[in-house]
Amino acid sequence: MAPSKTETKAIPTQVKNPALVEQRRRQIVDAAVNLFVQNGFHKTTTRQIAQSTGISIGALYEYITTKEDVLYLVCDAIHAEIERGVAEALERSKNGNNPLEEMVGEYFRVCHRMSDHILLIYQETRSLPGKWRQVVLENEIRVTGIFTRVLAGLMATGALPRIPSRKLDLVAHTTTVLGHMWTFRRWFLSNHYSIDEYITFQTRNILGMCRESAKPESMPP
Amino acid sequence: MAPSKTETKAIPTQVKNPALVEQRRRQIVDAAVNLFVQNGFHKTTTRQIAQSTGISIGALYEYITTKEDVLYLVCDAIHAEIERGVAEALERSKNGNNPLEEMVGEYFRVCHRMSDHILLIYQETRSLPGKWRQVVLENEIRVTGIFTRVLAGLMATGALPRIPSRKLDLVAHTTTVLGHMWTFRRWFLSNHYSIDEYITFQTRNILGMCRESAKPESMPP
DNA sequence: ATTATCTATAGATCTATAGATAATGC
DNA sequence: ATTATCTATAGATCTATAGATAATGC
Repeated sequence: MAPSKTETKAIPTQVKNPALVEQRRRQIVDAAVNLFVQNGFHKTTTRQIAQSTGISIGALYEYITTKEDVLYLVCDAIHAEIERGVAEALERSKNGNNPLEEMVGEYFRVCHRMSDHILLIYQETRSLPGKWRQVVLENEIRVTGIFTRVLAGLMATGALPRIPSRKLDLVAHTTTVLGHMWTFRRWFLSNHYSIDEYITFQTRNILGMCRESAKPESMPP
Repeated sequence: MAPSKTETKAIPTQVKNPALVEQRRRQIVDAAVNLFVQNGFHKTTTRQIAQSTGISIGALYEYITTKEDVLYLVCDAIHAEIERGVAEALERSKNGNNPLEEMVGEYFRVCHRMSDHILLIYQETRSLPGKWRQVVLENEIRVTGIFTRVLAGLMATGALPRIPSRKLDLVAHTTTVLGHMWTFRRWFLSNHYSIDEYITFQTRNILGMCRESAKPESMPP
């Protein structure tokens, strides 16, 4: 799983070699992500994390200072991967005929692929110390911000009617959440619909939402 | 918090007097709900629950057999309260001019009022033993089913155009989730919008979604 | 010498129960 | 006698660290 730029700075370590810290933390995250997805954060022990990483419990604590540090590293790595996926989607969709539809579709596929990880963030963000919970929420806003900019770009070219910025944010947040919905309602949705059906359905809704939000009378100041 | 009909049967107890069991469990749930909301399920100890309930740890274990039992009782009580709120909303909205709008609005207000509790269910359902996780998911479907029936009723009277049942379910689930969205994106939404603004915005989207889903070509078989 | 790692364990929990005690009704 | 409750604690963890050991480079 991809590490983000900032994580190395944020969490103190006893180990001097930065390259080694990065490598070991990547190993730790890879091991921990699976354990957390399978058993949850609280039921996973630091010993399990160490064992699954292939290092001793003592060594583990050279790279982190508390168990919550591992959770933060994991959440951060997940967001980094989501952002990477969405950024790629953005590039590809730019050249298409229907940038918004393609962007939404690609984003939903990222959510589909990262289902377990997105679910983990919904479930365990609260277990983070306040300081890092903040960071996770900022990451969440950053992903939503990508949609805001896509929409703003389309409005600038006239491909989309003008939406007041207040409502634009709501459209972007709703779009983000409709992607997440596929992950936390998977227990129902995936039993009844394919991801493609779901994408078709929600893409239409999102387009409808844009049209509706562009009507000036719809929300008085 | 309101107990549901089935909970007394589901969880074994050492205590013979059913009325006492119901009373004590209500006390336990009331105490536990607040502790879980504040500190999460795993960080709350059975001792804290006992103390906050006003009974001894020994007495607590006469009414439950594992800590997870308390979580189940809590989730069940939350769903019972949500269902009560939604059922009341249903009654009131029936007599109005715009049943769907009013129903959605009332439902969103229930979500607003029960924010902490809905969030708790999102976070801790996974901590339940499989058997009870099933029950919680069935409760979730039951709430969604209320929307399905409201929509079906309106289609029957012609107040709403015909939506194929496959898509109707998606509309109902999406509506449910848009209510939940207010709770788990509260950290952003409530800082920028009032609940009324949010309701206005999403109600329009839901109506748009209904119109869109009624168009026959929108999802081939 | 310095850095990284390991083993062993201190210290602090926390769940669940056993066995004693009090309260209630025959 | 039966039912409900309490106190005290067994037993099982689990996090985090101290101190020993191995590996690396001057």
